[in-house]
Amino acid sequence: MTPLTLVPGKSSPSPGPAVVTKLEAYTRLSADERTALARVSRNFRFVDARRDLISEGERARHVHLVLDGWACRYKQMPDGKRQIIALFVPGDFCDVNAYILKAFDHSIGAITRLKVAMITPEEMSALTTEWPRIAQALWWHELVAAAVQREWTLNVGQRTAYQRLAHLLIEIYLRLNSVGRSHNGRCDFPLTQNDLADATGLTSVHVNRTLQELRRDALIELERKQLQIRDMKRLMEVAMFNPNYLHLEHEGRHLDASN
Amino acid sequence: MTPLTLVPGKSSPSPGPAVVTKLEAYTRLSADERTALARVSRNFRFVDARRDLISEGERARHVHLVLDGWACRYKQMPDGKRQIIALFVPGDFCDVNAYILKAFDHSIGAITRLKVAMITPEEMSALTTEWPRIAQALWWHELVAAAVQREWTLNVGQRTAYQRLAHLLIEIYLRLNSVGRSHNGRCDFPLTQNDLADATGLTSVHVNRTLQELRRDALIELERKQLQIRDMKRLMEVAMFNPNYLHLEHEGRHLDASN
DNA sequence: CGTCTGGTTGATACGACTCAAATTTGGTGG
DNA sequence: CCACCAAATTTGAGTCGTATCAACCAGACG
Repeated sequence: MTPLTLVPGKSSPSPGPAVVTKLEAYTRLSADERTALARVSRNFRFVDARRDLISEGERARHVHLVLDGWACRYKQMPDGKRQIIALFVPGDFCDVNAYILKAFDHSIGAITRLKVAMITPEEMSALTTEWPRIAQALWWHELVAAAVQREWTLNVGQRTAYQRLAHLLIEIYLRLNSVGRSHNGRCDFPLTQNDLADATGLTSVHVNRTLQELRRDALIELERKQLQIRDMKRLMEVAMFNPNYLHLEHEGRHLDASN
Repeated sequence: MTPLTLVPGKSSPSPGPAVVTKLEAYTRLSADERTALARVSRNFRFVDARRDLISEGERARHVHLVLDGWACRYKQMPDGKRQIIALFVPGDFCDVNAYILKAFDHSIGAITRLKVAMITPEEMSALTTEWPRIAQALWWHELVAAAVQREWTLNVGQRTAYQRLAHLLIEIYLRLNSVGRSHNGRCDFPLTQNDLADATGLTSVHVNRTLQELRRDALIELERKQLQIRDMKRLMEVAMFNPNYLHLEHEGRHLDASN
């Protein structure tokens, strides 16, 4: 019944939409609440891989919720350098409140073909006023997203290439685990080495060589868009990975919905 | 009457508390709203320079609002490496909603002697329900803080040492400008070269040499905790600084409070 | 006057980048 | 099902930016 464990041998069930599984890492939801989440997910669209969902300068008209596929937030510099700022996997909201700002200061792009729910601000505020526990869970979601962002700053600022990649792989594995999309140390991994480079502030050449090191050290396997973590304990040690920042140990986690 | 301009020759007035000036970059506040902000700022404390305001692992019991002095958010790794994740200057809130999470995943430390308001969650929610425009402005504040965090990830991930420092100096100058604390390209700058190193992911030795380059190129002066930007235009060019992410051009900026 | 913190300098080492090319993989259409 | 093409991965050689280590210096402070 535990939705997440750090041990790769165990894994979470995947009993429904990723959002539900994800928010239930924070608080148990009632059937009505699950239905409400499903309802706002009915209006969705597909985005082809490598296409932008939102581009810098646009104004957000909807809250996006990733139903399937991976996306990333990125910023591009005038000289063409690109930094992937964040990754979105199923169950992630892209900017619950971004529509407040006049113009996006970055872009959101699809990594794989993407299925995203388009939720209007009105639906969003109806959802949160009607279901306070969902509102609370969305708060938690946003705060965790901010914490992940901070950890990324630390990652590119202080860790070596080897540690950076190790850290990123672990984070992704655990986040997928919390939406029931990783099992036994294994998960989908659609990022190219170029994407990894842009996410870690390295070059793709160096990512390539560093991944080979991680493989040589029997820490991971990574091929055909599939990641297998072979030794999570040691991988966490070398990455100096501290799962605190994912805030998966909330006290409300095991509470049942009261209605 | 414009609260901010990118031209170093101009500067904003500083008509009262930094928070008010800051939030008025987003929306004009009424006298009552200003009073409300002043009221929640009455309960403050001082923190000595170089001491922690909150340490990793603690639970936040208050929202902190910097009234005077500088602080930083930082994370430390087991090997002693430190990354400064964010800077707080007067008018900045530290984590409007952090009390939702069980434990802080980072620390907040004073850079200078610090005067911070301690606002209880209850005061906070009273403030926002009673004054919706303040609630809106706090939203904007949080979204801008998130945008700054993203820009920092880009900064350490993609820019050279020279660009990183240039970018950071500009950001600080502009943020101080929006609370009326910089004028004619000049502002306080209490960070040591060590702090700069931790904020940019460089070593203090390299920061030292790179600052010398920036001085040699007649872009800045920096001594005795005072920064003087000598050529903002050129500095922005070399840093590839795009002020978008500070979201200072909100349409509501020039609106008068309607009550 | 000594001590301490922060800033500066020099010499050397290394992690990561650059450029260029080869190889493999995956998708597409004939 | 195979041929083809583009995208992604891999390899090698050489370079550069930044780190490291170790002094030394200047000003602030008790």
